[in-house]
Amino acid sequence: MPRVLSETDVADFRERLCEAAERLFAERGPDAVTMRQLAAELGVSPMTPYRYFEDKDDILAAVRANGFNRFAEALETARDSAVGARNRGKAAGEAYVTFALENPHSYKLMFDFNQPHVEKYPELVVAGQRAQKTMTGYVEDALAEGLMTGDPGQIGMMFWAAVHGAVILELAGMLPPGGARALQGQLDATLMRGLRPEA
Amino acid sequence: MPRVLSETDVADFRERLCEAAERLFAERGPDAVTMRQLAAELGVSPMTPYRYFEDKDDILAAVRANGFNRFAEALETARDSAVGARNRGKAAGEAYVTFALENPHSYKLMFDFNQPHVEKYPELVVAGQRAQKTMTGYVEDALAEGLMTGDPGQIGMMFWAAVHGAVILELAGMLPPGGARALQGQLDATLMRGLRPEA
DNA sequence: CCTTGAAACTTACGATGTAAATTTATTTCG
DNA sequence: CGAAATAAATTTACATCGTAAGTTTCAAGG
Repeated sequence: MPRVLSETDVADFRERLCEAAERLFAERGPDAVTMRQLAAELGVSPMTPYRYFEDKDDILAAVRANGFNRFAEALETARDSAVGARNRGKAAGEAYVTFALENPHSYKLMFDFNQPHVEKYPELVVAGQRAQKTMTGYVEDALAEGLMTGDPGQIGMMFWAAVHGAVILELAGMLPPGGARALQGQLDATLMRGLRPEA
Repeated sequence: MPRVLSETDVADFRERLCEAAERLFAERGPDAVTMRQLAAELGVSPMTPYRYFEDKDDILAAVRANGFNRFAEALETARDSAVGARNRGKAAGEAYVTFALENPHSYKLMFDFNQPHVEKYPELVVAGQRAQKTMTGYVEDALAEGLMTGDPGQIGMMFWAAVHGAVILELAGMLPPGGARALQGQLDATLMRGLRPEA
């Protein structure tokens, strides 16, 4: 009987390839990275990665899912480090901007909507939903504390749309460096004011 | 002496190729469209487009600039069709969402930040700034009318970030179809409320 | 009616993603 | 302890891409 790959062998290889892909994608963009380069980076022949990934899109999806999970982790950590709905919201918003500006390539990759058939990669969908949940979850606490009134889902979406928009404007070079943080803070404050229950 | 292309000949060819490119890009995405297909669409040989465009990126930049200009036109039309700063703002916001949802592929192409070296295509930059100006211009009127207080540039950015964020969430499939319009309306109303001068 | 030279076409090349064929290497059994 | 068996890895091969280089075409002066 031949040698058969253990589950950890497979996981190891996938992880090493994802690491290399993340780095190369960040340096030159996914289209400019070839399967041959990725294989060479791991010191294997050009076709070996195909044992571990369906195709190039599959690798891209794995890298994106990784990004979403690291992102969700950063948000969760920030949220858990503060007390009170208002402070948790602020911390999560700031962590959002920080992550996006410190990992612009990952962020761009994650939210690049021209990526093919997301629905084919359930792991990616799950990772995205995890990030979404963290982003909007604290709104329910804020509602419970009487800081605002309205539908928690809709309000969460509003905050999400606002942060994302701020980040995009900076990444597109339409804000001064670091401007997204200020813009996000202003959006957050203004939305909170606008959502305040009538006195 | 040989036949020489007139300026209108060149402009005509460029326009016809842009039209074809816009259609094919929208159907299958820019990466899935080849120079050979574009040439075949116009009934010329594969290398002929290179007489009129530097390379494929140059075509993509032209299509994006077209998109920004059509976009700016739609916003300007909407804005000019209403009276009063508040109504103009509302009309522009709605037109923004309408354009994005009716031309999702153009919109994605325009705001695809993974596109290479924008700065190499001045026409594209100019078209983008035209759209930006229309998007945020009416804020100055609103300030003049006393509807809000603050820095017009910063406030304009807030509204822009909010609409864009709402659109992106829908295009990424994270909102029910048409949800961006409702979300944008809510963002607009909430921001206006939050920016209201103290009574 | 030639000559001229820009415009269009044809050919050609290196690179890509990946299918298919081949080699390598490890494990179990006779 | 070989030798068969077969998963994993490599090598080869191919269609297709963007586009550089070479070739042909054909309308406008002389």
